[in-house]
Amino acid sequence: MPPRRSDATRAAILVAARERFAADGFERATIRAIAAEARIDPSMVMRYYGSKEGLFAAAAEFELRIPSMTGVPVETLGAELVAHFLQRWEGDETLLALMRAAVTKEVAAERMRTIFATQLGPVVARAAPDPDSAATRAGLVATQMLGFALCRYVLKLPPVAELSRDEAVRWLGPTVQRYLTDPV
Amino acid sequence: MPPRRSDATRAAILVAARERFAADGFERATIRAIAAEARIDPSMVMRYYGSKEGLFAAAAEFELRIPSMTGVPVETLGAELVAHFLQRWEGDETLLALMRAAVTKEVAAERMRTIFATQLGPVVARAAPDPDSAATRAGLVATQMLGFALCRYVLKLPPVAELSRDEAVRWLGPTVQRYLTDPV
DNA sequence: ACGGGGTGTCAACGCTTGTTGGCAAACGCT
DNA sequence: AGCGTTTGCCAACAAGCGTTGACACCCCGT
Repeated sequence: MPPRRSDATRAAILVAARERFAADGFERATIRAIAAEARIDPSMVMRYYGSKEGLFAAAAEFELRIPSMTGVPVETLGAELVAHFLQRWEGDETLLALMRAAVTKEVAAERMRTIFATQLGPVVARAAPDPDSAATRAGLVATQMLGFALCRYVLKLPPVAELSRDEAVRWLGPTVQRYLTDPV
Repeated sequence: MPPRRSDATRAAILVAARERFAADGFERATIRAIAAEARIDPSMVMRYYGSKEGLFAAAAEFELRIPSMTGVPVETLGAELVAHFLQRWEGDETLLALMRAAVTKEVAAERMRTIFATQLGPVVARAAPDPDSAATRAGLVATQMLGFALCRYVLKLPPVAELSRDEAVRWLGPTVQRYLTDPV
């Protein structure tokens, strides 16, 4: 695949798409608005991404990039995970777009499920006391992380939105830690 | 306000609206679909509720109905709260409708905020060790509860959706308990 | 220089949406 | 019985949506 002359346009569309999807959700974000933000014609979006669905699929590509964490002691793993999550969430609007869409679009929900199963699952498995509880533990971690993100970045519940990053880690860290390592 | 002859229709519309809003979210749920489910004409919805917004506002009326809990010992308050939440969630689709809408509609998000501030806040305040941490504690409880509901009922993450109600209480209870009573 | 594929714009289509106004039947009151 | 109000349906509107096809321009290999 050689580099194409239109790569800049494609990238601009993707950036604009993530911005609109993150701000408005899938159905309220219009191709026209995305195209306007990318300063091109709506028909270009169709040519390069086929359809609105195709555009979303491309824009919702995401990786959690959880570090290996082989060096850190097991008892601080919860806090470490929470801190990484917050950073990942605030540095990239893709997760916000994915969240806003996943609530009403099955394909987006499926993407969420695979992300947490394939990217968070293995990390949790290394910390879990017994292997067959790993999936459950990963799910529980997801409930706390996603719930926090929902309340802080989407619903903007004042007490949660006003928490500093450190305070958030101090509160959520032990919870995640317990989900990771506590015996059933 | 005397009972009107059309009260049955009004109620049928409300039931259908909650069902469609819960299943599809605000934007995908159409007045036509709601009217079809209530077996009446779309224009009736407009006459009785003014607009789609007005209908949603009426359909999204909700109360958490948290019991007084004056009798229960403080150390089981977390588990009790979680159990009540699960039951409240599964017995009424209003919360699901509210959640699906709150992610993209500001007025729905505002409704969520007030529900948790005015209905969960006071209960948490009675258990919190110091009064000025109560709002934060209520917010934290909300992150765990809403996150669990999101993963279980909306995203349907398999490990979370498959948890029995008792297992859920056993896992989440201590977390909520800690948010309620642990010193900062 | 010239021809062809890549890049971009414009106008329009077909469809669905929320919303409206008019009209017919049913009801309740005197 | 007669009449105004309520309840309901029907048809239509204007607007916005995703999507399409035709057309112009630019770049680049030969």
